[in-house]
Amino acid sequence: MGEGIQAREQAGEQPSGESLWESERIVSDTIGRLMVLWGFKRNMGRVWTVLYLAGEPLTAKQLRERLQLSSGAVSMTLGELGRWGVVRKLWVQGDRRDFYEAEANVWKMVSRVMRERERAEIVQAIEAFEDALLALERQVAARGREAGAARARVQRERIHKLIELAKLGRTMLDALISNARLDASWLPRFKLGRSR
Amino acid sequence: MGEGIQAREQAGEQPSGESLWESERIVSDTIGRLMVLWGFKRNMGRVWTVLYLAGEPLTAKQLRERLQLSSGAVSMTLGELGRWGVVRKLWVQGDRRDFYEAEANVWKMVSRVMRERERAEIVQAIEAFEDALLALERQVAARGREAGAARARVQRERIHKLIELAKLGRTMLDALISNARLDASWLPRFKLGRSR
DNA sequence: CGAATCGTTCAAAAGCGCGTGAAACTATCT
DNA sequence: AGATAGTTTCACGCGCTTTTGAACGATTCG
Repeated sequence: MGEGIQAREQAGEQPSGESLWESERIVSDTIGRLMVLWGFKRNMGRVWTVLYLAGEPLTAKQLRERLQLSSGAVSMTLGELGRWGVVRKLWVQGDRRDFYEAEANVWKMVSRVMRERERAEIVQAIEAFEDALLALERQVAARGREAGAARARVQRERIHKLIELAKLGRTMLDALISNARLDASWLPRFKLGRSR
Repeated sequence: MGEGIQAREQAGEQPSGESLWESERIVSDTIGRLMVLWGFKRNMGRVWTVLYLAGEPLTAKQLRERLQLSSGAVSMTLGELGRWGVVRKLWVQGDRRDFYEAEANVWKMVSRVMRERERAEIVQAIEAFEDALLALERQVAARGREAGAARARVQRERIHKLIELAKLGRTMLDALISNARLDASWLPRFKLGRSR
């Protein structure tokens, strides 16, 4: 086998991973930007995109070469993407290498991330706001009834507004997420729903 | 309510800005967290929140004291918030100090930011994806027709999917934004739309 | 007009997240 | 088992962002 490898190298075999096409570079950079905007790491977007556009499973080495990343970066990025459930590791019998493939259903992917990230954060915020209301009443009780009556009144009112808004956000997210399976079917309904 | 400035100064130079209440601290920290998640700076969220909960215009000095920030930080943060249109500077005749007040309509604020930030980014992404499609055809033409035929086919298909999704996102944002004025009225409709 | 107060700017410093690369670890092949 | 290829982990350092604080500018009042 060892000679076999030599033979391949002699035969001018590419180092296994071709470089990125221009089109791949554009898309992966763009999605990398979006990921940063959304508070993720740029390389998560880039790696996912390359896998997505490849259409077939790739090895870590191929990703390393195509994206010019260190082995460590590739491994950690793939680990994170795996934890988010947007990249799967394929184990192939009789091959030392692991292969990775992207979740192909993009909308499913987005909705999963929304559920696990945005929703958790919003729920947490609602709880915090309600804690703040409690703290407010405690404060009013502790100080004289006069002390900051006006200030307290404004706060009560506005914190309630914030809670309302957060709950609206939660409701919207839930609607998006639960519609994730219907996929395209509700898209036209959404469009029709708009007023012109 | 209008207890004299004199009284305060006699009482041992209360440095004009009381400290934050516990309730204010909780809410401003929470919103600061959310802002970071959304890709903004923590202090933007904290400053806006303190102004919002104050219900009345505050001076830069008061913000500095309540949030323990340097003068520079307050100035720059207020500048940014102003550019986003979520904080107004009030100029009072016969007072050296500037006062600042928060946009009180939270939903209006959110939708404005979405329009200027998220939407711009999505539009830009759509353009980039379309550029990528062009680059893809150029590449196919340049290389032989055989070369990476399969790879090209997958890319075409998937980049189209991305464009579709991005356009869906844009449509949804537009719907949200244009409904911003109706405010509460469409909220129930949204809730009813959900399946249980 | 000059003193006093407040706001803004900007260069330097601090803080922090990210990628790196080598070492440890695991799995496959001879 | 030993050798080799592949992967993961982690301490370190680099670069970017944020914060600071002092100098400068602006506005009001005596």
